[in-house]
Amino acid sequence: MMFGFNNISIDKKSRFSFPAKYRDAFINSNENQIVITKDPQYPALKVYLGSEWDQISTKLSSLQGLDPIVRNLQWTILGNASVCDFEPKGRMQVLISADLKKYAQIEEANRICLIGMGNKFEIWNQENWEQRQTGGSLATEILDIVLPESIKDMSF
Amino acid sequence: MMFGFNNISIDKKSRFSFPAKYRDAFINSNENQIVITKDPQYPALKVYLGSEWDQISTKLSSLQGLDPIVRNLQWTILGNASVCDFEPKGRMQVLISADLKKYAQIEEANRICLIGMGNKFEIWNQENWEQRQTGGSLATEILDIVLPESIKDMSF
DNA sequence: TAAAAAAAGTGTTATAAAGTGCGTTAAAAG
DNA sequence: CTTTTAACGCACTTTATAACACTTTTTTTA
Repeated sequence: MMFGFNNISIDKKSRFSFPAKYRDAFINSNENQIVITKDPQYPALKVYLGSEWDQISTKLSSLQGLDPIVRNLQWTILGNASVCDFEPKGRMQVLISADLKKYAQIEEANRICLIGMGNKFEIWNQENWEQRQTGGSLATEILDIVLPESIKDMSF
Repeated sequence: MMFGFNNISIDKKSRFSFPAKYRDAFINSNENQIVITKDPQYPALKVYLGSEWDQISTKLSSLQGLDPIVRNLQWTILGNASVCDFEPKGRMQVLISADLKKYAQIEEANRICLIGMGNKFEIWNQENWEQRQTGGSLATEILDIVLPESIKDMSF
């Protein structure tokens, strides 16, 4: 499990490296892939470990796509996923694509917020994150979704 | 179980050590990790024993993150958790990150209040704690949250 | 179409900052 | 007075990041 807030640098080539404190967790669960995709509600990115991603993506792609909410989630989460090879014993560096950077509004930034949420991470533009923490609202928020039964027990 | 009020020092590198009176409790429950995170309501920190944290974090991360209130709690509690290795037979020292110090308004302080609450501790800025005891109210308080069913039975 | 140039991606190294460990001193408790 | 605990200071280790060099891919242009 990976927790906690990290303000880290992102270099000119759009790479960041995971803080060293997470190395053991990655090694223990034998990860060799990292998946980055869009957050379906906020201008932020989700970062999944390969093993976790396999479960989520399998479940999500099997759902009935005729439901518009499901279909939207499939588009957002599956359709934007970027799979990176990952070496937990190495530098733990990962590249973020231009598309994803744009979505999370970190195109110009040389620092990002990497938030450990247990079984996944989130990546935020620093300002957006701070606003969110202090209760401010963001334009792209989706509120009052009525969730279909099929995804009520899923956590992305 | 750990109880009571302690005014303790925090060194230049932002470490504090637990008072010796708690040593037996830590040894008995075989703790080797301590987790510090933000209190969701007050400018204070929560300090959990590793075993306690495992339960809370597992439950909380499994909840439906599409619910904005749940998501906020996940951000606050999971997203700010700092996990420290901990040696109950040693110096029982723990580091507080700059972020967490800021949140609890103990950036400049060289003393903090560590309050034993049974299965967890709280860390407070001394002045805030005193105000709270004498009934004064603090600016950052969050009142009147309507909790979703899924978290009504959880205690943080 | 091939060569050249530019861009994108990968890897290495050096250095400053942050974190850790431990011995010493000071204070409190028995 | 002795023993335990808390606080401080220093030295060592690890980590983060910027700068640089090299490789691969894509684009341009002759």
